[in-house]
Amino acid sequence: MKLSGGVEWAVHCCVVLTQAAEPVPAARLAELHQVSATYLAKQLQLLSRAGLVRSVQGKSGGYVLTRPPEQITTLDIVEAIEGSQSTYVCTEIRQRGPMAAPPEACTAPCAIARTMYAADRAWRAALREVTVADLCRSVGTDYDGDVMGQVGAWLSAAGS
Amino acid sequence: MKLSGGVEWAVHCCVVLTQAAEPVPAARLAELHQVSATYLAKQLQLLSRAGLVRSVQGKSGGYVLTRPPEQITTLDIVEAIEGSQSTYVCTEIRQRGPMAAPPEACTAPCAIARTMYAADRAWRAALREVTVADLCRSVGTDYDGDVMGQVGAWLSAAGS
DNA sequence: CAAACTCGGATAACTAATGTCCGAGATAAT
DNA sequence: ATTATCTCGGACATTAGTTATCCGAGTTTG
Repeated sequence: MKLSGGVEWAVHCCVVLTQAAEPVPAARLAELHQVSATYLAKQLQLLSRAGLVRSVQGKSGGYVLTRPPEQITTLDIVEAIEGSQSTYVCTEIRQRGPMAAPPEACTAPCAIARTMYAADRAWRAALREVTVADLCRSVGTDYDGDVMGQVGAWLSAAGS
Repeated sequence: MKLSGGVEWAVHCCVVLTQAAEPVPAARLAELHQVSATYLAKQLQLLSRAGLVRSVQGKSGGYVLTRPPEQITTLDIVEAIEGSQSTYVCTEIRQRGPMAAPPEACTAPCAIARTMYAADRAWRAALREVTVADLCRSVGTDYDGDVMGQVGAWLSAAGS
């Protein structure tokens, strides 16, 4: 029950991408965070498949957000990386063994599954409440100086 | 981000153990659910380490709940199997790379980590709300007949 | 006192996540 | 228009975690 490490990278990338008007290559994002460029590319591909970012190919290509940051929730990012399937999978063991429940009595999920699904929904609901715009705002107030602006300037700068 | 399959088995075992006054061997619980006996034993060991069940050795030994079912939450069981560590681990990538934040500015977790931790707490809070006693009650109302009583009788019965 | 049955930790097989590579495609400059 | 360069995209090794298993230590019962 551990969240993929790539989720952290992906959320950070979405936050910094709000400060870039032009496409940012994956290699540059990797340099900014000092992480494996090839593996980060994999995460960005997932974001692209989910429609959160748009990939631009060619000489001055890279990744751009497709929506305004107010319309991107952390849940969107997490589900893009981890998938939208529930964290709990019920194997219906109540229908097995000598005390097996008859299939016609198992149309609805059992009490245990209902509890797990409810917890899963609560987790997702909490993530849905926070948008990328909220995260940017928090970053602005957490530190002194215009950190977001500085990052944006660094992304636009040419060489390293 | 998938919950260990053993969690399902462990919760089911705790529910049925409420119906057994005497110790129940792991092999019998495995037979009831038609799952691997040796692997289920591993889950029960984890429950034992967490103090949720008490193991009794010897000829008529087995496992017994240590507390009344009202005092065992599903969170207790999940944490016994999966561990109590957070689902999100922050690697502090904000302190790395050319735009690294100074360590003295990173005493508190960043906005992204705070969001993830909050979601984690919401998930755990939902699980903490449901006790094993609640699950037993739900099982009683979900099906016709005294299912819980029948399972208890089967556990006490001698042969297969 | 002995035998049988129990749990407990140490040990393999397998799956999924992690990390890496090179080719297809598009853009920009020539 | 062409060429060269830079981009992403999917296919390929490697590592860690989960799943499954076995045999020895300890205890109760007859």
